Amino acid sequence: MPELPEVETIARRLRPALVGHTIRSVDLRWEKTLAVPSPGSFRRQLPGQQVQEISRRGKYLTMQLTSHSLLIHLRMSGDLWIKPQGYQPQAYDRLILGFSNDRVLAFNDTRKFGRVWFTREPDQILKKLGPEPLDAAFTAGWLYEALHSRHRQLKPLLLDQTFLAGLGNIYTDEALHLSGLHPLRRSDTINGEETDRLYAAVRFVLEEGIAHNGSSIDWVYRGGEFQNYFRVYARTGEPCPVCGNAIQRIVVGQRGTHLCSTCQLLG
DNA sequence: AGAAATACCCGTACGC
DNA sequence: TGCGTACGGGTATTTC
Repeated sequence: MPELPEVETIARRLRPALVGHTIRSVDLRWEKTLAVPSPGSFRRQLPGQQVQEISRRGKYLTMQLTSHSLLIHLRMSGDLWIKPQGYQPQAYDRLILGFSNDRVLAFNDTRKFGRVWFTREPDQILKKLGPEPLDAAFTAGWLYEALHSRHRQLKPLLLDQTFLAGLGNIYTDEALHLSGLHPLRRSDTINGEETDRLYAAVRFVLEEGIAHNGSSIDWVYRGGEFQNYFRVYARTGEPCPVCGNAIQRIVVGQRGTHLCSTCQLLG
């Protein structure tokens, strides 16, 4: 499940390969829901567009082209790869772009959840997102006010992309454990010291994820090593790295949630 | 009105 | 072996 660190890693992988080069061919292999506004717009308007810049906003990969932007959301099972000319499409490849430098960009997505937007107005799609957790605008003071302006369970709130952009299930569980906060705690009960811990933990786990090139979870995303450093995620029954008690798995907001019930007290 | 629950999309893994 | 179901991110919709 590509979250902020995985998308950041992909952006860094794509940038040196594609910036300054021009799209030559479009092979759209899944038409039903992938291309917004339409498969036809991709086929007609993508060829000839030069890549000016590749970046990221939340979990969206953003590619600034000559006249438009391409926004790519990998959702759960998407991945992006740079391949050489002559690349033979693989199973679950949904979109393959050929470039003027003979590089190929392959968008592979087993579950077909991913979306790609071709638009002149990327901000219309991105404006709903909350702040970037690694930007200077995200401060402990802002977080305290934001937590107290709502009455939400911590975990669903942190997963809400309009609250804060980029956290998914893995990094949310890791950040809550690192800060010693229970996922069911109400946001407006978090005091100043707890806010400071949460703030530091969110930034720390994201930086840590990026430093390890993201997490590789079974078939979903490949290339990172952060899965070897999980403290609680996907470690149900294993000892908590802090206190040694068994990691528990509960369901919060319909999401599997991993925690240490002695380090993360609800009371 | 705001919070929470539900449905949906889809393929894979797993338990019975 | 084969079937049913949980899983997961995010949006849209419904319920509380």
